[in-house]
Amino acid sequence: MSDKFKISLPDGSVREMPAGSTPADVAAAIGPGLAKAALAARVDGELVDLTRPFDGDASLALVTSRDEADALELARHDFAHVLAEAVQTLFPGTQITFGPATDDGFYYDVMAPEGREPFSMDDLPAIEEAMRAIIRADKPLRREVWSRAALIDKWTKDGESFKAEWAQELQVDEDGGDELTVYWSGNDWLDMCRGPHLPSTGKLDPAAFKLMRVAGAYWRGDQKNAQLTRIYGTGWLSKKQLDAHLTRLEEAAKRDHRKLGQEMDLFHLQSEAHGSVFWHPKGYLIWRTLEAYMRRRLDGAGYVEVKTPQVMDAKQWEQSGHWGKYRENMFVIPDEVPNTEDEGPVISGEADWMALKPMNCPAHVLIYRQGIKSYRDLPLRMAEFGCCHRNEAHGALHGIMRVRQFTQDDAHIFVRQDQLVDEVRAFCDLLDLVYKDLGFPDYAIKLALRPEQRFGSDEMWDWSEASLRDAVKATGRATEQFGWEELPGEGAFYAPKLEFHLTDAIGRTWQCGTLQTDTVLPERLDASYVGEDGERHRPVMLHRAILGTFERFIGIMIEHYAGKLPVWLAPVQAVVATIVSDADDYAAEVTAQLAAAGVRVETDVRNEKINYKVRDHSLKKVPHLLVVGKREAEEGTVALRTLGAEHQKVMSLAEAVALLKAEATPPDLR
RNA sequence: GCCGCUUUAGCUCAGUCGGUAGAGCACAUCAUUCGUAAUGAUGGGGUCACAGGUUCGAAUCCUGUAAGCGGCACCA
Repeated sequence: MSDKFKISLPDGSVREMPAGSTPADVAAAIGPGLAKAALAARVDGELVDLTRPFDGDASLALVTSRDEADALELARHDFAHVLAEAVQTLFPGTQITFGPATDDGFYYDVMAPEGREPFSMDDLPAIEEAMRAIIRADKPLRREVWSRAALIDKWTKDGESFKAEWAQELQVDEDGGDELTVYWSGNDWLDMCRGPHLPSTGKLDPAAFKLMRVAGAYWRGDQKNAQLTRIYGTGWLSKKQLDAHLTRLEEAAKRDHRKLGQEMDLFHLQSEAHGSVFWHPKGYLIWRTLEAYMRRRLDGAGYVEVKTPQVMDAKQWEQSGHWGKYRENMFVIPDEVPNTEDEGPVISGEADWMALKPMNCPAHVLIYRQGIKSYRDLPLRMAEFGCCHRNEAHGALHGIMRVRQFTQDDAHIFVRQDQLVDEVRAFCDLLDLVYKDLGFPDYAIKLALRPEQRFGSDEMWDWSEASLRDAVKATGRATEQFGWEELPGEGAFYAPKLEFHLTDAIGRTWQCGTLQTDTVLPERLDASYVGEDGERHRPVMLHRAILGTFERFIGIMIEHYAGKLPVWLAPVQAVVATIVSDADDYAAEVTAQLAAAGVRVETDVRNEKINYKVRDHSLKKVPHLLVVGKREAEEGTVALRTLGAEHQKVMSLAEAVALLKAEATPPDLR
């Protein structure tokens, strides 16, 4: 091996460095400014410490705060270490476990000392202060390589049972090497970590992080394991970035569908029916508008609509496999007349069970099975706005996004194998149309592949996965622009699954659409068709949804639009507001004309100032306010004030009616 | 389901050392007829989540239950 290494830099130049030198040496050789600014290095594309010696010729790019993604990742990871050290300094006996960087910060899972309560929000200010002290001390982060045995010994001696367990089991590389990397940081504080890290804690901005909350988390994410305290922080490169992030959080909170749902009088939830939504008239108007739109789209795409029973005998669910696989999420009902005597239990406990449907698919197969199906009947696209109940864990419930009673825009398409690709393509096209109409032009498509636990033969999986992949490719959407990626092991136990993740106005993604190929249920419920050859064949069943559920999708739309729904979806599309009571009659006429044109309109003739009315309806996110005073009444005009616009526009009543009518028309009817 | 926190008027929230509950908005009535984000006055409204306990006395302290919130796990 040569005693000089050739280090090529991003600008194309090559430097000769003596063996044993590090990226930090290169930075110093280039200039003191860069030496100071350097945070880490990319050596042959891999992010490493500045102090990691080269092991041969290499390409080098020094990472500075300008390389924001890398710099943030490094800083957040360092913050996590500093957090853990601070907690252990303040609360000796705390055990540390694991603390990675996250999308906007970092967390560390810790176990409070024996006999002490888990950490709480009240502990955070002191921990933050201790973290700042560690950062200001500006001690280097030093990498060392230890043998597994030595590290296990160290953790065991320190009473770090989680770390010891992890050091025991951690697979370092493919060939199961026995050397683990550790980092010293702060005040001689050691953590096991693959790195890389910043050269010293002084590179962190002590004003650029904030501890946000504490939460429970399981050791290694398993419910059976010990419950740890997870301390979450958000961390950035500068206070300015932190403040911007905190502002973004405030903005997101303002969009919260639970808050807007109450303010706009759309729905409510209450403990007596927790997990089920009480839709108020205005909220249900959104639902009805969305449902009518979806029904038109499905009609146009060749679907037939059905309605199936809410409750079926447990025997049916046993046959479909749900009783075995899904029972813990099902609401079951005894099939008996309740005892009406004062004495004795209401239910004997000896009756047969029935269950509320958690899914629509078995019932759809039961409809399919009525009568003999020919290959000519396929594809058969059977849709249902199916109301399902799932007994979700209490802690999983969230506003109207995650509920126990919900309605899916569900459909099952029964196809012959040779029709599958075309049907998948047609579905992708329909979904694309719907998402664009609803204001979500950006979405990603993922293919979730076979999980370890699964039904069916490998041949069937090969075929199903390839069919989905081919179909998406045929639509031209299996591209980076659509975030196309394949997710090994994430499929359902009976089928691979296409997932459609839409992106909302503030960059969050939501999985809504789904399409699964299922060969298991047709088998279990004995669905068949007679082929050209006169023999019976199994159809393939596609489970598919575009919105997912109305509850969740409406919640997403409320947050996406911050309550300011497009006019066609807004429950109240216009309010006619009077300035003086002399204009009341004219307001009634304006309202009548708008209503006749199909606009959802209300009249506000309350004895309030126009300022009050403007504010009131603006806060309720009414898209159009038609203000009428004496002048408008005399001239037959309206002053149209559109939500979010600076100024009102005066126009003739006929003009306003035409304008609002056009905007109130759903996109598929324009 | 698990961990932590929370629960006071329709809504948002105060309520000190345990002494029997308050504001703003909303609502009602009256006055005001007003030109683009809150007109004024007056009034009604609370089993302090629920059930126990401690105490002469509990919104306040303790125990339990429920729901909500933030996570975890789960998931549409």
